[in-house]
Amino acid sequence: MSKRDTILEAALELFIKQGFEKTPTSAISKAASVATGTLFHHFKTKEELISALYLDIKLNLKELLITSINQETLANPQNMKSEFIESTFHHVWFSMINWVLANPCKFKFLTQFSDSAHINTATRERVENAFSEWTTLFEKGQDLGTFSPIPSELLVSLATNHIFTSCEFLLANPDLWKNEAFQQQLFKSCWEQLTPKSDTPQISQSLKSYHTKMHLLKEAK
Amino acid sequence: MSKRDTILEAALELFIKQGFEKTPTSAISKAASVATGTLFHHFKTKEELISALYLDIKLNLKELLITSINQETLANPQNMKSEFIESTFHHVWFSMINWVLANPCKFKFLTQFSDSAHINTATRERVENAFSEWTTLFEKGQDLGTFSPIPSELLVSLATNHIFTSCEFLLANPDLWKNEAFQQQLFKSCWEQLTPKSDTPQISQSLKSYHTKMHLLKEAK
DNA sequence: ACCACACTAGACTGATCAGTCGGTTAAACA
DNA sequence: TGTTTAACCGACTGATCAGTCTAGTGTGGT
Repeated sequence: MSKRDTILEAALELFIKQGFEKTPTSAISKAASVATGTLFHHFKTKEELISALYLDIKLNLKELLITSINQETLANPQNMKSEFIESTFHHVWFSMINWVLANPCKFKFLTQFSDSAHINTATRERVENAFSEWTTLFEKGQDLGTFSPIPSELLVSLATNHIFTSCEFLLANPDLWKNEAFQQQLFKSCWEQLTPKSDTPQISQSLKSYHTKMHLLKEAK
Repeated sequence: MSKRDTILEAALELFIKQGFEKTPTSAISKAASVATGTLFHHFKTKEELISALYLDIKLNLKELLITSINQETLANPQNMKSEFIESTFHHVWFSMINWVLANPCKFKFLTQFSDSAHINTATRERVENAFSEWTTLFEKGQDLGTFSPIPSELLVSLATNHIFTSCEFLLANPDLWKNEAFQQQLFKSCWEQLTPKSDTPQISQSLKSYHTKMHLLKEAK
């Protein structure tokens, strides 16, 4: 393994354990059995290091998704017909969770540092572009009426977040992933939030009762 | 307003703008028009300051939830019957989103620092205890068969996360919140992920097709 | 054999910043 | 009024650390 990769690997471990600021570059180079000079030869600044790490991990994940989507598309050339959206989505959902379970450190890094101010904008843009296929999948699904007609950006966030929340739980309870009934329930939960239902009368009912109550409360004042 | 509160307020603004590490205590005291000594008089360390801020915000949010749940319970003494779970949950859901829209800084703080290693364990525990009613609501809902029988911890995370994800989006698109149809759709999306459906044949179908494909891919190797 | 160059090394430095310290002011209470 | 105690002040310090600098080393090309 190249020294560059050794440094990245050491940084990943230390960052998720102690945080970015509490990890001196000296500790990283030490953990990677490398001199400070070497670290700064490969990465101009500490922030460039964390950006590189973020990029690496995100592209790794992206490649997995693309492979996953393409495999599915390949197997179903008539792709993007409504009935295949679900199967594709399920495939990606499954791959993503397995990736997290196989790469817990990378996942923890993403949860801790995705929002970090240390990652530069250029890197963020490259990552955003890399994930265009992910967004496209949802937009296609909306065109076909499979997914709710809410803004696609929100739809993507909801899906991604559901998966990440599930992963966080599964990392603490890995055995449950082996339980097929649970797995199916978890997917159903994710799927249901994205797809519109025939009118559920309870909702408008609860809304009505809620509004009446608000009204009463206001008058009470 | 007490100096303590002035300091907390200044810290909140600076932390979400520049991050914890990039905000020197000197900048906080300056923004609060207070001397360094004063800051360290009220908070022994910088970490104690961020913990106090976290506690303040969480308890603020908790109080809102409790009020919200209690109001509903009060209005419906026969509470905790299945049909009122939804109405209570909707009430809380609505209050929480309105709280975020009214307190964007506090919300941003939570998204950025909830996972921070700087917040001490004692504070975390106090917060966890404070939110027991929130958890109870879901457990009651499960007992009544309204919510999916997945681990309640996961159920709570999924609900909370859906709300937070929605808020992140709404902060960027506040106008949509005025659209009642959208509001209803958003709630439906949140609700559906928590409640079990009668068997949806597509899911087992997609699972089957997925497994067959996996099998074929394995054989192909 | 010799050069060129990418890589490695680790001691050093200049800047930054959390937290201290010695002291003043204000409030509370007797 | 005198006394105690909490709140407040801001210059200062000791430690830490990102990034530099100078000095190699190994490898591949000619």
